[in-house]
Parts: sequence; C-alpha cells; structure tokens
Amino acid sequence: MANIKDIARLAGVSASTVSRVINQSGYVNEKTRITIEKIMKQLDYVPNRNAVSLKTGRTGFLGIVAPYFNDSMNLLLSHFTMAAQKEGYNISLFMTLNDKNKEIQAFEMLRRKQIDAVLLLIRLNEWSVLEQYAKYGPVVTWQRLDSDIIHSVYMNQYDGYTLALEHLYKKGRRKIVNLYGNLESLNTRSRMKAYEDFCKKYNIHYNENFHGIASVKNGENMAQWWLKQKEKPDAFATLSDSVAAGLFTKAQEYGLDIPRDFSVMGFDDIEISRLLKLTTIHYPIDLQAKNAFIIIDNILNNKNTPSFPLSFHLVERKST
Amino acid sequence: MANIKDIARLAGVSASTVSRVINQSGYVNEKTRITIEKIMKQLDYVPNRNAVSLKTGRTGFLGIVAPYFNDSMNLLLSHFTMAAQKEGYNISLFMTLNDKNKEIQAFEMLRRKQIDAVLLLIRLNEWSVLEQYAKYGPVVTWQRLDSDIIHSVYMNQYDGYTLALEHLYKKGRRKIVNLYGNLESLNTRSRMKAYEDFCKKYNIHYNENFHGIASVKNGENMAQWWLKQKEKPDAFATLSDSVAAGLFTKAQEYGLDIPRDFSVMGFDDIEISRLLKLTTIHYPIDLQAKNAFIIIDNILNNKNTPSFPLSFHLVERKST
DNA sequence: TTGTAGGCGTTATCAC
DNA sequence: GTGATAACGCCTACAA
Repeated sequence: MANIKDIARLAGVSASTVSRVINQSGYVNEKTRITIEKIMKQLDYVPNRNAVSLKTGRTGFLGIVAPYFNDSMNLLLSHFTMAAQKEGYNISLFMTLNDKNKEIQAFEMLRRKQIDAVLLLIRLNEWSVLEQYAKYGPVVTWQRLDSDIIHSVYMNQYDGYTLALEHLYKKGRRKIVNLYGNLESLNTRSRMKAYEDFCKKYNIHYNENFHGIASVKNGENMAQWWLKQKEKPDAFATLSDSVAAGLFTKAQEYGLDIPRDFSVMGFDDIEISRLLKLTTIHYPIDLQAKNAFIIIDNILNNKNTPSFPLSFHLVERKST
Repeated sequence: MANIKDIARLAGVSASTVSRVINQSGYVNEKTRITIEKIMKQLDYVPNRNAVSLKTGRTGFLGIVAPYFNDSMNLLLSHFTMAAQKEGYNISLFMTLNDKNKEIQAFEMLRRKQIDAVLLLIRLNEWSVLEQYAKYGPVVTWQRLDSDIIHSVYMNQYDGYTLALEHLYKKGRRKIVNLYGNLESLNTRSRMKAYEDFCKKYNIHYNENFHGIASVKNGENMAQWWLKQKEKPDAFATLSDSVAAGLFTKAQEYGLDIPRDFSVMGFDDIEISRLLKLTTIHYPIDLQAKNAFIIIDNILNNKNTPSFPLSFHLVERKST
C-alpha cells in the first residue's frame, strides 16, 4: 500500500504538500496539485485512516448503543445511519444485551477515541455514570432526559397518548383499559398523567389498568381477561403495536369482533399494525434520528443546523 | 489522558516494559508487573486504540454490509454481534441502500484497514468486483456463492423448500401454487428445482406459479387472485413469512377459512409467523451468524474452530 | 507556495 | 528482564 511519502517522492514534492492536497488546506500551486492528484489516482492511493485518527483524535465513527434492537429501533438505526453516512460518518454498533458493563465498554470507546459520539437508545447504567463520558464527545439519547450534558431527542408521550384517548372518546368509548409498561418508567408516568387529565376533562371515572404489559404474549393474555369480565370494557389503549397485535389476534381467535366488541389502539405505527390494520399513533422516528445526527454534527463541527419539529399523529385503521 | 510513557515514568521503567505488561508478551518481573498494573489502574489508563491500530494494522472492527435490514437480517446481525463482542471485536454497520458505490466504500474500509473483515448480507456489485477486496481481509457472505476467495454461510434452499412441499403433500394438498421471488436468483432456481423433483416423485402435474412475489402487498394480492379462480388451488408455498402473512390476513378479511379453503406455508419463522400462527420453515440464522464469525476468527487468528452443522426444520402451526 | 521537523501513542527488534 | 530506538502514516507549526 502506497503511503503519503511514496506519493511525495513520485511527485517530486514533500509529504506536507501532498497532505495539503488531500485535505484541501493551505496554499498549493494549481499545477503541482494536479500532478499530485494524478499520481494519487495512478497508485490508487487512500490515506490510512488509522494514522489520520491517531493524529487528529477523530475516527469518523459514531456509536449506537442499545440492549437489543426491535422494529422501532431499527427504523431509528436506519435513518440515523443514512444521515451519518451522507456526511461521511460511519456507524458502529454496540449491543449491550442486559450487561451494564457492555454499555460502559461502549462509552469507553468514546474515551479511547475509537468513536466520536454516542447515540444511546436505551440505557442500562445510571445517567450520572453515563454523563461522565460526555466530556469525551457528544452523547445523545432517545430516552426522556432533561440534562445539559446528555442531549435527548425524546418526544413527550403525554401528547401521543392523549391523541389516542381522544380518538377512543370520539368513537364513543368510555370504558378504556390502559395497558401500561414498566411502572417505574417516565413514559408510563406521562401516560398515566394523560389518562388522569383525560378523565377530568370528560368527567370519566372508569379506571381499569395493568402495568408491565409490553409483549405480544402480554397482549394475548388480555383477550382472555376481557372474556372473563362481567362489566366489559369497550377499549384498550396500549403501550405498543406489539401488545395491540397480541390482543387483536387472540381476540379474533376467540371469535370476537374488533372493534364491535372493543377497540384496540396500538402505538408506534410499525409494520405489524399496518398488516393487521390496527389504529395506532405514529411518531416521526425518522425525524428523531435526523435530529440526533444534527445535534452530534453541530457539536462536532461547530455547525448550527436547526432541528426538525416533532409531532405525533393518529393513524386510523380498523381496530377502533 | 495518560499515555504509556506517563505510566512508564511513574513506574520508573521504560515504555517497552509497560507495553509487555499490557499485551502479556515477553518476560516481565512479577514485582514490576504488579507495580505497573497498579499505576495503570490509578491513572485509569487505557491504551489509545488508534495508535495500536496504526501500529498493528488491525482495528478490532468487523463490518456488516447490507442494502437494508429486515427481520431475518436483524437476527443475523444480533447473533453475529454477540459472537464478535464475546471475542473482543466490534461491529460497524454499512447500509448500502441501493447504492453500489456505498457498498464499494464499505469494502474500501477493509483496504484502508479501518475494519478487519466483512460480513456481506446481500450484495449489490458483481462478485468479481468484490472478490478483489478479499486480499485485504476475510470476506464472508450470507448469500449463495461457490468461491474459494469469499466464504459463504448459505444454506441450500432446495432442502427447506422440499420440506415445505412434503408437508403440504402430507396434508393432502395436491394443487400447490408456488410463489417465487426474483426469477434470476439462485434461490428461486433451487426452489423451482425442488418443486420439479417433488412433482416427479409424486407424479403431480399441477404447475401454477408466480414470481416476484416478495412483499406483504404481493401476498395480499394473491388472496384476490385465488377468489377469482375457477379451479381453486388448495395451497400456497411462499418465499417468506411476510408474503404468507399478507396472503393470510387478506384471506381472513375476505372471510375465507385457512386452512380449510387453502393452506399457507411461510418461510423463515420470524415473529409475524408466530403471531399469526403460520406454518413455516425454520432455519438456524443464529448458527449461520456464529459460523460467519467462526470463519472470520479462524482466518484472522489462525484458529481452527469447526463450524456448526446447519439444517432446516418444519414448524407446524395452524395455516396448513 | 513549499519544505523541515516534531509529534500523535504504540509495538517490535535489538542490544544490554 | 529491561531499555533504547526505530518504525507505523499522517498532520501542522514554523521557517524558508
């Protein structure tokens, strides 16, 4: 593999001149520039990125960190990758499973200058631990977080959930069962608050809810639960399309008629909701991804690109 | 950030000795080793990987290249990542979309020593072009390829498809419609051959088939097609669970009874087939991923780990 | 406009 | 067992 000195020798110049041509920095005589470029092409020369990285302290790699990847996260991943690649960055992936150490290792890469920034989808360690690393490079998260150190492209679930509840109300539903996720999570809190406010607004007192309902399986179980109730609820608001899908398919299996027997609201607008024709809440993961990159790019390169505004919207299909 | 010289100075030794401790190579006095290790821990020292990479010509990064990522590919990605991380490697991701140049760029990283190996899921450029890069590092593909230069973890679709057909036969189906993918692809050829041999074996002459049927949408359209037929086929063998899912859900919408009206066979055994209870063909993507890593690891580190044997199996659910 | 020299942080080859 | 010393390939003051 040819290196910068080879090029310099063949062009009859010094390495620094070649470097200037490569990086388009400083002054270079037009004629010598052309000669050098020709020789680089001839020798099929490309700079050794490891040397560049050592020297500059930047690798052009951005890290994406998550315990695992599901549909929505893949969407985020795709759009972020596209945005990054467009600007010449590459992506490195860290699947932390449920290993806090793995997550730390990923952040260590930032410290070791193996990656220039981190996009954290779902965290394992405490924020206070992760914040320590922000001094080594920009850190952006998909999760809800109010911090000056770690940036967030989070969208307040309150608005989205309210949209879902309002839709069910408009469809005449008054006995809405809320299927929440993890009680500890801030998202769940937001949703609970949304339901509380919704009830106040319409003077509703029905309050049946479950938490820890996050999987297809969990959703399926809810169908059975519904069958057993005397006072039947007329709608389910869910955490995700997966939960809704489980509930919906199981209900069909039992011969129920959705939405006549009850409505099912999904959340996320992923593939499966399209397939099963579930009404759901769409949110712009693509724009979140772009915003995440914009934040990183702004910090890394002293730019000032504005973010995209984000908003939820209802996708009405046939389950409500 | 402390570097190796700082450690050396504080330990009262030379950088070389510190290096020996770090890499556990050569002889180091037990006592000095302990001192050095203590100081490294104190200063929270970690070697700068860029310097290591420059020196050794290895980065510890493995590239995964694909135009996009769907369910099966994500599964492959996960398992490969886990295997790689376990051995201290990291993953970098290249989404080529449909841009041949992007794919080349990814392979260029191999040449520039930014990554140590490539796992190629779906190619865009000609094999002959990509083979050029194999001299810069191991290249493994998920696709069918018979080459000494690029390695493959492909599984012959003939066997899997035969399994599907045999199952339908056992269920009394004799008019099986084949929904093939791209006619050009070697996979399609294998499937066609499987059907041909199947017909010979059972003396079947029915031969209705379509090609280019690869999406949910395509599957949906087949439901409508079935309705319009006078001589109704009694089964569909498909390219993928997505196609099967589209066909299945649309048929249900039309009030058809699967499998009474006709059987639907999926392929892949992804989430959606579990959800919709589609009979399908499972193949061990996890093992393919592990094998891909084993091949790379063997080459990179002169190991000789044997691969896992791979085989298809039938997952019988309710659509047949 | 170009060249020189020094350094980025490691590893590897020798001597000692 | 240990320590100089020379790479690895590039960038960047500074000098010319």
